Amino acid sequence: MKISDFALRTHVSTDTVRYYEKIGLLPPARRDVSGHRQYDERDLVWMEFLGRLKTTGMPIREMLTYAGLRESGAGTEAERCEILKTHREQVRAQISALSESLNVLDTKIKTYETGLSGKGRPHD
Amino acid sequence: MKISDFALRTHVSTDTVRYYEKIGLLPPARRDVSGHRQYDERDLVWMEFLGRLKTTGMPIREMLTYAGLRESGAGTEAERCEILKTHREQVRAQISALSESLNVLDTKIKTYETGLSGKGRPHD
DNA sequence: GCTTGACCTGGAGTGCACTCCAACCTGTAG
DNA sequence: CTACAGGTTGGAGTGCACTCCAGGTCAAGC
Repeated sequence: MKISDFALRTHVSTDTVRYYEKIGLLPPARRDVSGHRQYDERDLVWMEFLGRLKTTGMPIREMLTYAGLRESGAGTEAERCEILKTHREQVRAQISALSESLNVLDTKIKTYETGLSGKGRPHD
Repeated sequence: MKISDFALRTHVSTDTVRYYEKIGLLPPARRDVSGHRQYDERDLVWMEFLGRLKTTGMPIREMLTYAGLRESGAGTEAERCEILKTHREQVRAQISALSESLNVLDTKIKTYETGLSGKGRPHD
């Protein structure tokens, strides 16, 4: 598949795909006869996983470490697993922090709603 | 309280406090005789709430809208409440997206662990 | 044969949220 | 009286993750 299809399917721009290749998040793409990048299922899976790491807040710097280990192939599994386990803890922490903030928001919204219909005192 | 105490208590730098004032997230601080900024409980509460909005992913641009309404005082409660309600939905969406990614991570970690002790095939 | 559209490259520019800096002022301790 | 630890200002610089652009190549359709 060509870069535009790949970009479309992974919900990023073609610029981002090339950027990821440039910095080493994506391995150098195979090229067709005219030098255009070619992508397959495996690339798609990898890119989608990078998307996961990104939406869960992993900085590119760390994704690069993981990507580097992947490039190195077999023998790096334990290290990769460690990275994921550490990251998983951070995701868990994020979720609980967000849940706590959600409660605060709920409370504040309730204050507003009570204040709006009833006669609350001014607040923020 | 002075800016350094205020910064310490709200877990930001003094530079950030001045920056927030400059852009309008914090109202212009009262000053003591020698021109130093003075903060009180109310400032603390507001700053902490800004921290909530920030950690839940609200961009400064939108916090500014909210801060502006707060400055305008009474009569803007309905609007402020709307902003919070919209934001609350985004926080909920974030939490569920993170939870989904957490599952993916769990699965992947399990794959690694099985592959490590047993004899799985290579993967990412 | 020519236009069109999608791709290519290297490099410059953007937006966000700070962060740092030089140069200055001021109240207090030794 | 002086050193020093804090504060003040305006403005420049940083790191991140893209995003855009000019100038070029190439295959397909009219």
